[in-house]
Amino acid sequence: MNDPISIKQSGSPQTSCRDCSLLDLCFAHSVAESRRDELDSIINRKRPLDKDQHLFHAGQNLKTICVVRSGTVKTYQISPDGDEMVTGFHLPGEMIGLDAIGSERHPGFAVALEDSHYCEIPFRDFKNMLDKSQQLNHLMLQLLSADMAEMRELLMVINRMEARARVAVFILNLSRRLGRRGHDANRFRLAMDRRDIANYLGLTIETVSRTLSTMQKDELISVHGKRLSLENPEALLEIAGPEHQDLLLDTG
Amino acid sequence: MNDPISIKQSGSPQTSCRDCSLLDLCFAHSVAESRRDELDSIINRKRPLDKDQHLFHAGQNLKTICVVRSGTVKTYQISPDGDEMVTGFHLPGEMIGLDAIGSERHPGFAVALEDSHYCEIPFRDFKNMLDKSQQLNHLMLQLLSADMAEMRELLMVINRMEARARVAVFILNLSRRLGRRGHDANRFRLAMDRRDIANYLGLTIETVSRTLSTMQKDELISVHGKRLSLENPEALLEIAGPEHQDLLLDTG
DNA sequence: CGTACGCTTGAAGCTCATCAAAATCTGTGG
DNA sequence: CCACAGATTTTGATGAGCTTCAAGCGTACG
Repeated sequence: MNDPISIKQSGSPQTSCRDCSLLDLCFAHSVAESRRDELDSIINRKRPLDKDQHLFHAGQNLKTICVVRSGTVKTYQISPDGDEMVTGFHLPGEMIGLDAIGSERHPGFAVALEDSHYCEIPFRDFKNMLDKSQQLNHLMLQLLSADMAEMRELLMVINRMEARARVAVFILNLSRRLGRRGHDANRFRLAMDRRDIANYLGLTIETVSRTLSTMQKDELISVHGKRLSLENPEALLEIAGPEHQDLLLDTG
Repeated sequence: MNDPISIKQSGSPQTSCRDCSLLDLCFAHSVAESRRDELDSIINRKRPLDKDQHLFHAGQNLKTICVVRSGTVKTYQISPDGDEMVTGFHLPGEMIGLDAIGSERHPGFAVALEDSHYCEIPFRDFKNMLDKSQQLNHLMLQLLSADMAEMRELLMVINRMEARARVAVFILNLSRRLGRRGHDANRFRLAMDRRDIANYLGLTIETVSRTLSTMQKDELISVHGKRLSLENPEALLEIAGPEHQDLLLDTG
């Protein structure tokens, strides 16, 4: 029986990038073949991370750049007055910690929402590689620049939408990203709780819950706790604003 | 009589970076001295730009990276459904167009809000410099990474605040940035109209206008059209949330 | 099997958007 | 220098949508 519960992805602990099933979703895919072997040799494939364990903490020096290999990772910041702000949910193949490259210090936290695996690239070695490869430099600039453009669009757009549209965007974005990773895009488990979703979308728990309920009543989705199926993705897209289709692809 | 109206800054058309009064606000300041001469030689110091003239358009190939030299430049995007979204206001010394480095294509527009000057760095030459200078590469990564971290914080924070706090943040941020550029931080002219402010803050014109009026009634500021003075910056900071003091510095 | 936590649902209040109209500013031509 | 037209800004009234506060429900886990 196909288990829709766990967001797992292969890539066994001791594999190399070459054999990793995530390669074409991973930034390593864009690294020239010769360099990739080098990358391969400096990457640490870490032991599994338990739910609620942190990858890094805010303020910590940037020692490694992380790539999610399985599970789901939440990044968040604590504002000076103590409020948590969820900045993203990261799926296998996604890089975390790029925003620390400038200051070499993590501005936020990263925590596993479920048992997860990840790869670490020691920043020192990575810098050495950067020094030697102009191509890699350019790749990093591209990644950062793309991240920036995309995040801006996401935030600018989402924050002007009403609750229903925000939730629709959230669901569709997650659905596509999971779909790309070999899951059923129309039936999956939410790794995050309502509180995290609400926080991420800039809404309250109650509003998220009500919105999901309404969407279920309207037969757009069905929800039972963390289990979610999309019953009418086209209608969801209509609510999310079909003009933002690009946002609902594989990023965020 | 000291004219608080025009946001001008010296840096006469034919000067070099070395003599530019903006140098310590400009990214060129962080470029090693030897490289700076090279930079100096590839920079085009453009003729003045009239109000409402564009520096570049969305979709256009990235030919040059721009640095504002005087005046104020607005960047904005047109969402697929035709709405304008103001993404930033840029003062002398600030770089525009970094978010195009990834795709080498501008995601948005840049337009002068008043008569302005700017410098252009041809992207092709700049890439050559990048190829030769590891230090410059690292500087660019830093700039992008810092931009990203900051923009995220700004957006995440602002979009959760109520109208009064958003407007306070806007005013204080502008005030500090102008202050750094040798203006009176407590008395200046807004280069942008209410529509742009509202759009930037994710509010309506009416709400911005009402908020400014209320703030005036409360003797926090005084406004006469585009003329603005801060009568009680401490109280404004209290409204903006003193915990976000870092946001109100020289960025955004 | 029961307790605790997360989720859902309900009712009231508040902020901001919307619609509408008056006031003010800007620039132009007489 | 003044008068006028168009644009921008201010102000007012109303309503929608979200938050807040407050219970209830369900599910997971000891």
